[in-house]
Amino acid sequence: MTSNIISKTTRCHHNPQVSCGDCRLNSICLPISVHVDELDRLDEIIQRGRPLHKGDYLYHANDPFTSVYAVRSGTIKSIRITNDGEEQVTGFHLPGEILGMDGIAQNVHTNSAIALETTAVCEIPFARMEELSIKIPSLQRHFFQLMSQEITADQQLITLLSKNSAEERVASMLLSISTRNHRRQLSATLFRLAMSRADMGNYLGLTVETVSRVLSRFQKQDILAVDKKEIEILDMNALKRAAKTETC
Amino acid sequence: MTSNIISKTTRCHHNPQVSCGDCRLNSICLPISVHVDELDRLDEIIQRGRPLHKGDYLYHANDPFTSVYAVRSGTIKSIRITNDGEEQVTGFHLPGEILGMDGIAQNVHTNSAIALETTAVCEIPFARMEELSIKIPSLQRHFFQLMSQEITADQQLITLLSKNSAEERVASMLLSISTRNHRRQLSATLFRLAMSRADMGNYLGLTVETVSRVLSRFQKQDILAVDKKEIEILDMNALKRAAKTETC
DNA sequence: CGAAAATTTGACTACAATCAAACCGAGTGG
DNA sequence: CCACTCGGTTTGATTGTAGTCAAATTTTCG
Repeated sequence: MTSNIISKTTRCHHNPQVSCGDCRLNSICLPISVHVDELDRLDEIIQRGRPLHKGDYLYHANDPFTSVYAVRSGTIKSIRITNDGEEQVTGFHLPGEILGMDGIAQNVHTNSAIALETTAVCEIPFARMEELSIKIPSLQRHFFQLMSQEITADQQLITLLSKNSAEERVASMLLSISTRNHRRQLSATLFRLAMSRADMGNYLGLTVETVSRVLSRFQKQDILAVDKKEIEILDMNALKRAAKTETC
Repeated sequence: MTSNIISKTTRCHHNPQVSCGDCRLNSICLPISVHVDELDRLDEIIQRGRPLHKGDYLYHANDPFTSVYAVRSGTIKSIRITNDGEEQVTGFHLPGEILGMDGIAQNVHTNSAIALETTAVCEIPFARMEELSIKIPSLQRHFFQLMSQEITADQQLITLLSKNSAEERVASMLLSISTRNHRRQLSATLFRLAMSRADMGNYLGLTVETVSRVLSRFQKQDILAVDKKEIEILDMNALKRAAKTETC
């Protein structure tokens, strides 16, 4: 079993030895109500592999589904392949967030998951998690909630795609990332986008050119300072007004 | 407890007495692996109210979440209210399908659910279902699968909205309804749409006018015969070609 | 039947897509 | 160290699809 001495003395989340109890992200990815003794049982089933590098696949669409994953550092994008072979970005996953739950229905992943930068994940074997859920009801509940969150997030994106202009979509996405950064104690106003303009556009149902133009416009209006992937939000209220939608 | 004598002799799904074991839809809404003795326990927790009429709300957004619902007859639409007060249709629910799972995350419904015609539902109190899941692992698994299905369906809609033209979206939606009808032994080529053109457009991210124009065009090309809400698919292959996407 | 709602059709417009080209920064190799 | 390519990004000019506005027509239902 993972040594608590090691894990308590390290803070780097690339380090595969950090156990759930000591993970700085556990308030995001774990149910509050899991108790200390139960944490050990959870720790036992979670696997922490070596980090993925930029471009590495965590899993491919059509791979048999065995596990869901928690991001501990870095960024993952999820994509579906459309019939005509194009890719559709269905989500970006930041530290503390869970991905892979689309595979449960058919026991096969419907998305592929790709690291956008050096990324470390915890693998949670789903069958073992299911067994454990039977013994720890709060864990069962937590997984229901995680999946429900994914549903509401997807529905928010549906609304965004269906009702909002290019500017509103880009603004909403930046606010979403800002909020999620803030939740893990990072700056809400200054951050680095891990994804390319193409990925942003793909996710938002826009072309690269449109994303670029919108960012330029926001810069010209002194709402943002954009330096390639570095984004600084200069006028948060203006950005919120531009988004016309709650933060995702 | 519900009498099996009554339920075995009736076939009408508006009838609130039909138990799960005798419901013609149980292969769609229940896990195969729930056994007969377990079915009774499920039946005990499921509540079958009187039918909803057209326009009735099954629940409102922001209502406390207590239950998920299975449609037994009729059609329900789910909507979210956007910040600017517009509604976004997030789904149509046909007999055998489950709705309401968006409420689990926050213990509050994020969608409203409205009957599009006279509709009967089974109410499944979620807390009791959770308890029962601990005793019947296949039920737990089934609920995970239902939620995962909802996720993949939402992601398919995201892809449709983000990548497909008006014609492709309308064609895909008709194919989806066709497939779901066929699954419950109804005609895949001749059916009645319960929703208005406005609802279709709202769901597909299009205006009413565009939906109407696309339907007219399909009619002119002898792909469809449209008589107000009655749709007949005259050329299924052409419709599939027009959709450029798998059936949802 | 008559009023209100829903649908269809037409003319015009606007927003984002497309096509095209320039630009930038990071590497690589001469 | 420079010249080079190669991705990714930005900017510009033009086009096309679906949105908007408007009006006619059909359907629904009280």
